[in-house]
Amino acid sequence: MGIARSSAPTIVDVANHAGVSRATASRAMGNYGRISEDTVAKVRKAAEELGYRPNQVARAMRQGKTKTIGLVIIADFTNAFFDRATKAIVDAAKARGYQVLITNTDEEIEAERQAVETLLEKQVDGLIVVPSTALVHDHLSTAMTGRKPVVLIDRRVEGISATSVTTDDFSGTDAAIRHAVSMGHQRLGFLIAAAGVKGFSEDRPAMLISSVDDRVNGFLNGAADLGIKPKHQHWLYCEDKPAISEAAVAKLLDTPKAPTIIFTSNNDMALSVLKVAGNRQLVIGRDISLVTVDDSQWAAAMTPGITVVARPVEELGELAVDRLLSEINYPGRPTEKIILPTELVTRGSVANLKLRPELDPEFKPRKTD
Amino acid sequence: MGIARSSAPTIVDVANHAGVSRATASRAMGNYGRISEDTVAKVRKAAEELGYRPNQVARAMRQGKTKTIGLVIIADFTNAFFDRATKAIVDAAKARGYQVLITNTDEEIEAERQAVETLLEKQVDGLIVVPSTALVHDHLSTAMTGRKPVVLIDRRVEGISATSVTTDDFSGTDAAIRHAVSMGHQRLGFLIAAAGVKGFSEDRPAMLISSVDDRVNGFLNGAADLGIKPKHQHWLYCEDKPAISEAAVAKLLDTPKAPTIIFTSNNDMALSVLKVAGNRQLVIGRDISLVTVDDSQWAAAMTPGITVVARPVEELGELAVDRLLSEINYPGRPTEKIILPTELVTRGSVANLKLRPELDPEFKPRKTD
DNA sequence: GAGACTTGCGAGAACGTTCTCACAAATCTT
DNA sequence: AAGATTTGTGAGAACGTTCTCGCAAGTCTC
Repeated sequence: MGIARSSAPTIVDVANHAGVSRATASRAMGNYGRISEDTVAKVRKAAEELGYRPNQVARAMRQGKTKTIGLVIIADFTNAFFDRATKAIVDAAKARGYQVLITNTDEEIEAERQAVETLLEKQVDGLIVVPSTALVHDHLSTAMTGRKPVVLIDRRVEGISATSVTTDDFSGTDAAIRHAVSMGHQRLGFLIAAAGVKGFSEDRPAMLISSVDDRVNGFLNGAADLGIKPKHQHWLYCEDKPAISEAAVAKLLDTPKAPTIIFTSNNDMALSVLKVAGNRQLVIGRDISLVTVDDSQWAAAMTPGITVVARPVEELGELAVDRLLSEINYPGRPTEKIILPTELVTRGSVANLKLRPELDPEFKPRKTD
Repeated sequence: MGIARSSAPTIVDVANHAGVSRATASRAMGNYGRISEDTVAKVRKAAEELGYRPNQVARAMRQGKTKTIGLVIIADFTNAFFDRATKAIVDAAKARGYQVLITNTDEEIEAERQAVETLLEKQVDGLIVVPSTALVHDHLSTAMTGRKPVVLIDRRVEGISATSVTTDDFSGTDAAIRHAVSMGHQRLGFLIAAAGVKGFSEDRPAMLISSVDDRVNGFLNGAADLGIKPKHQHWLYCEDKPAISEAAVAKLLDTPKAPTIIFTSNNDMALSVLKVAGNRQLVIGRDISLVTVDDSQWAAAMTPGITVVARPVEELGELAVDRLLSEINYPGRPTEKIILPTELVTRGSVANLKLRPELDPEFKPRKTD
């Protein structure tokens, strides 16, 4: 039973109740220094009786370590990355004795800068950041010169020595293209979510975040290798808003010699394809094909299932925590650019035009038996 | 330009550099007490030059307020609630000058207890909790007697005076039943995710969390009102794991006089219906109907769209933050059980058996024209 | 122009820990 | 059995703030 007090008991109360000094009580509770078994038991009992709860703020103040890491992330609409990564990071941190302070930037650099500043003021031991742009990184450099390790996830930033954990989106998209072409597709649509673009446009923006850039390059690589003519490629860089991406999908479908397949760079874009196709009574995997980056429960559960470039998001989050804690606890460790493999998961959303060429609206039969 | 130093500058450094006392520097930075304009400018300039960043841990120590709230939440598989609520809470907190420490319980009471303890040690100013069970609440009471307000979301807990923000799932489910019956459905399946159940079972578990309980009661109420016979109700309480819920769906579909529609209590269950239906070549909204609780991007984008009981999750999160901060800043405010309205969003996943009775496999035509 | 306010600032305590140091008692060496 | 070491403990400083006082100088009142 606790003893009635006006405020929460401190280590001093425990010490008094156990009849020892503050320092001894602290040692007993913290399992450090030289202390006898008997004293530990006595102090622990006193702490129990008083309902003592150690004040980690005071502890952090003295030790200069908060056992807290900051997470600066982008909570997008469909949260394909956000929820999985957040969960993985929170769980991994907890398993290692750390807590996570989370902030959302909504992909805005000013919010990101502000978030980093706030987290540094709160004295987090390190930061995991999904950078909203590759262009600005002074706030991250600031953190690092202040001896706060930074680990970037999902996207790399040039000109900064921070460890990054990303996925091999180049190979993933490349594999997706090869799969599509092997299924007989020749006219390839590509819907690319790009921050900073207003509306949608065929022109490549000045700067893409690295993961999207990798996807673009993977696409180009696959297409070039397989001899797909550029004029058979329909690209649209698109603002990440449902109304706009839906208009972009409509535009792709309405072009002459429209693509038979649309690749989308994220789930928001993929859902817009689903929606517009549905409105037009086009069946996915038959009238129009679809491949997107990032797996999800619904992509697997739908009929047909959506073929996706799956990224190991949980592994990525856990690895980011591991690396960050390693840099926190062993300062000066060399940083590293880690790239995790992706995997093409084929389901039913890509029509096989080789088996059923008539599914291509441009198909002209040569002969009839 | 910062001046080279071994460690981060403190308010003392700023004071020295500005030629004032520690107290004055603090006043200048914190905008409080009596201080002249000139001095403020001088100190601010000094702080700027040194790259001073206030240490919020020290501040929290002195003031007894961390400006941090703890979030104890359940990150489920499809994260229908987790991601939206988390984002809303994080954003709302930030807008009000608070940060969020997040922990995940995976629906385990021991993890929840541990999480609350850890957050209290970290001296959060209050807690937002998705309680994993209605049975245990001593850890929440502990927090509240320690003058840390607690706001429950998504689920209520009896026997505790904490404010709760939940949704009117009773009415939502009731409305869903009425909709289904108005479309001609009479044999109603209900797949209920229930923590604590192993596998799946027709027997109601001893304790359901309040939100699920409300859904069950809403279902019963609607069915009773409309005269649906209990033997035409097919209920299955189900562990929340894909393999198990898929087996449960199969069981529902394989019963004699199988339901024409399946209600699911969450998105995990709904996805299992989608998956099993797809495997059996059953088309949603034609061969089998579906209504689930919780809206999502994919439910809206699919063809047909899934009819859902939509809950205002973002509003719920924001309101929870508002209430919590109000209780933090004005202690002793009366607590309240807030219930937000739900909305039935009808899309295409419920077949109209009145227009097309032949879609019911049990349909026996009386006459033929 | 003398007393009563007001203004601006500094000294020092306080928040709850942990850490360093010193020291007495106990135990080990030879 | 005397010195050397080990063991257990306590006193006090330190972490970086903010807050309460007190006081000197300035400003007002009549």
